Amino acid sequence: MSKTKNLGEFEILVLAALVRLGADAYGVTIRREIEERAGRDVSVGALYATLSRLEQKGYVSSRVGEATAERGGRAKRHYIINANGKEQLDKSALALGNMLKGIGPWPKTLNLQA
Amino acid sequence: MSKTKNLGEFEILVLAALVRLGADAYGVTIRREIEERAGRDVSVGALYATLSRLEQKGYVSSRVGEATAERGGRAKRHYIINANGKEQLDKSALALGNMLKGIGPWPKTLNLQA
DNA sequence: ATATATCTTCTACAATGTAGAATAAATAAT
DNA sequence: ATTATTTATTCTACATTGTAGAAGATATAT
Repeated sequence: MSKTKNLGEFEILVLAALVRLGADAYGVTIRREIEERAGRDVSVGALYATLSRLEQKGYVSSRVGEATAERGGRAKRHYIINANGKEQLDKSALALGNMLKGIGPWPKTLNLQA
Repeated sequence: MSKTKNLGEFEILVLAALVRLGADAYGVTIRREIEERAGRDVSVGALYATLSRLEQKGYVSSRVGEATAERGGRAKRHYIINANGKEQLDKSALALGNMLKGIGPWPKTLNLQA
C-alpha cells in the first residue's frame, strides 16, 4: 500500500487511457483515445509532459519500440501503467465516483448513479 | 452553452459536494462531506481558495449568512452552485465516466461500469 | 541528398492544489 | 466592560499539475 498523492484530472484520464489501450499505448493512440472518448482536446505537449511526470512518480513505465513504422518516422515510445499507478487510479476513481453518483442526470450508458 | 475550461480534480469534488449539500453548504459542511464521502483529507486553506476561484469563474455564488450561531463564532458563508457550474460539472463527470467505465473493479455500489 | 512522414522533447508559462498562520466576529464568563 | 472561548473565513507563500506550440529526432520515399 503506497502513499496516495491525489492524481490530477488529466492524469486520471491518461492513466485510464493506458488501461484501455494496453500494449497499444503510445503518444498518438493515447491522445486519440482521450480526444474521442472523453471528448476533450489534448495537445501533444500536455500529454507527454504528463506521461513524463507519471513515469517519474513510478506510476507508469515506458520503453522505446522497434523502428517498425511503415511509412517512416521516429520510433514510438510505448507506455504501460504499473501496479502502483493502477492503485492510485482506483483510489481516485472511487473518490470521484462516490462524490458524483446520484447527482446526474447522465446518459444511462454512464451508470454513475447508485 | 458557455465555454468549457476543464475543471481540476479537487474543483470537481467541491462542486459535487455543493450539489449534494444544497442549502446546507458552507465551509465546514463542504469539508466534512468531501472527507467522509471521498475519503480524502481537505485543508481549510485548500477548500476556501478553491471556492473563491470557482466563484470568480462564475460557477458558484456565495452570501454571508445571518449571525444565528448557537454558541458564538463568525457567520457562515453559504455557497451555491449555479447553472454554469453545474454544466461544467456534468461535462467533467461525463468525460471521466466515459474513460473510467469498465476498467474497475470497484464496489458494486459505485456502478461505474457500463 | 533532399523531401516527407511520424513521433517525441523542450521551453515557458498559466492554473490548480495545498497547508497553516492569521484574522474576524459572534457568544459566554468574570 | 474586558477577557476568554468558539466558530468560521481570509491571507500568504509555495508546490504541483495543466497547457500550447516550436523545435528536434529519426525513420522511409524520391
